[in-house]
Amino acid sequence: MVQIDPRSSTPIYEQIIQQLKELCLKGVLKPGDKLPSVREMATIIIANPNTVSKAYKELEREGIIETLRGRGTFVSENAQKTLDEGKINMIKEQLKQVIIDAFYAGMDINEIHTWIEEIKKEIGGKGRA
Amino acid sequence: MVQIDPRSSTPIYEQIIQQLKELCLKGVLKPGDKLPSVREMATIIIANPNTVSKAYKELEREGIIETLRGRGTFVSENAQKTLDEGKINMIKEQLKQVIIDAFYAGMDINEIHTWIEEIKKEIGGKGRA
Amino acid sequence: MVQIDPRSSTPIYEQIIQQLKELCLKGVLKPGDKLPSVREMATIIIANPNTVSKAYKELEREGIIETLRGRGTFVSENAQKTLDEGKINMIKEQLKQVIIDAFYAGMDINEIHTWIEEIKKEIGGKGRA
Amino acid sequence: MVQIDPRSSTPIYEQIIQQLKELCLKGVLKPGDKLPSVREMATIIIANPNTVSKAYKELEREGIIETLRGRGTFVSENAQKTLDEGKINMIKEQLKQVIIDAFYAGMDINEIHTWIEEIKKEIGGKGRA
DNA sequence: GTGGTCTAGACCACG
DNA sequence: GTGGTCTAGACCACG
Repeated sequence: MVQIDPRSSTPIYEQIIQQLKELCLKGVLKPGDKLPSVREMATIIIANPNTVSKAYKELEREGIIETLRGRGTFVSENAQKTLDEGKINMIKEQLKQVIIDAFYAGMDINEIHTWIEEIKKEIGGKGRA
Repeated sequence: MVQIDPRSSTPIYEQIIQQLKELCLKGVLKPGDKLPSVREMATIIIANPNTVSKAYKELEREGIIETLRGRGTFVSENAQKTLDEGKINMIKEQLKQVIIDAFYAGMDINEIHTWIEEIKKEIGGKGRA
Repeated sequence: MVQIDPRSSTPIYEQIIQQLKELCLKGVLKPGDKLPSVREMATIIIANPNTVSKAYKELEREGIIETLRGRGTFVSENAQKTLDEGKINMIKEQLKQVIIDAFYAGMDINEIHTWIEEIKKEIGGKGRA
Repeated sequence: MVQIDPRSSTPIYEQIIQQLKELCLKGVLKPGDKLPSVREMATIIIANPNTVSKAYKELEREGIIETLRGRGTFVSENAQKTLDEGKINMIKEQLKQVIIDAFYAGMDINEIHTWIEEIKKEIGGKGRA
């Protein structure tokens, strides 16, 4: 389910976080679903257990998954909206940078809007639009 | 002109790159404009010349600025569209990740479209849309 | 394996690049082979790790080697042909300059063809001819 | 006659040397021909006189041009063959590097032989073949 | 242990 | 003065 690219410049733990978030938004992973244990996941994706653990902890900190002692790790029931202003500004800043790079790559603004619609479709009705 | 935040997790050289790209798109920096020398810029932003040099070299590699022997560093005349497919896919992937984070931060798709229009206005008609 | 001449006017990082390229073409280094880490290589050739790192990064940019997160640096599977027109013109220009120098050094055209055949044999059937 | 590219990574004095050598081999510049003075040349190609001077001195050292006190600088009568073994080895080494780069750029050995024939034709019968 | 970032500082080629 | 190369050394993120 999770696909790691060891050649990517994106850290492995970050790739895990991004892909699990995407799977949750898409609804492939539903609230209550059990995730593989840290060790299982490490075996599946061929990574260091510490790396998987780091990803799980971050996702837990964001309230996307939760660990029930002795039972395992599960997708949270309510992936609550954060609405942290600092975070929103950070995301806007990131968005600006991506768009600047997109312009330099030859894209225009309409293509970007179209892409976003495609992404929206891809991750589906689970996005809280 | 360039504002560095040494506490940011974004590397200083990356901050320089991003801000110079933005200034070029906005038209604050125009083709042919002379950039401060590596040493001058280092003094201005209080950073090491090596760090500035790294940023300048990357911008030169991307064709955004160019060094004229003995005369200094200048904004390139034609920051030509690259249209590198690999790069475009990378940017789409980045865009997807930002949007996923935006959803988790409580944004909806319409807000994102609005943001993009704001960013478009901010970086102005110089964006090659 | 790599021999650095610190007295040469060719920068050390450039010598590393040239020799690793040659070893790859000769087949001494094969796709998948692990390179010494930056620190190891620096110790071996008695140079600064930063200098080795610069060479490795350039080779990675050219697609000749690649870094696998946490595993090290390896010779790429497919050192794909670039076929970048600008690059080819640059190489032709360099070739012209070398040949001009060869003429001034007393060589004739046939000797040059012979040399090239010798170089071809030296770097062997791995050259994608 | 001489065309300088200030954007090139090749030093300007080196560009002057290379182009004057080429013009001599092609026969555009013939033995006895007068070269522009350092200052004239600097004005023509828009360069620093020191830079032109450096190029002229190097060409003089190689016996390709000579300065007659009070009369000016002229193309030498006998562009004598050097046959310096150290130099020949250096040229062979340079040739090898160019060919390695050519292979990586997707060329094969026959194309290289063809290029060399083209270069030979371009610089003409003056090459001592 | 591995590479990435950064600083401080030196020396040099070039113009 | 300008950028290019190199060293020494520090700290950190990642695995």
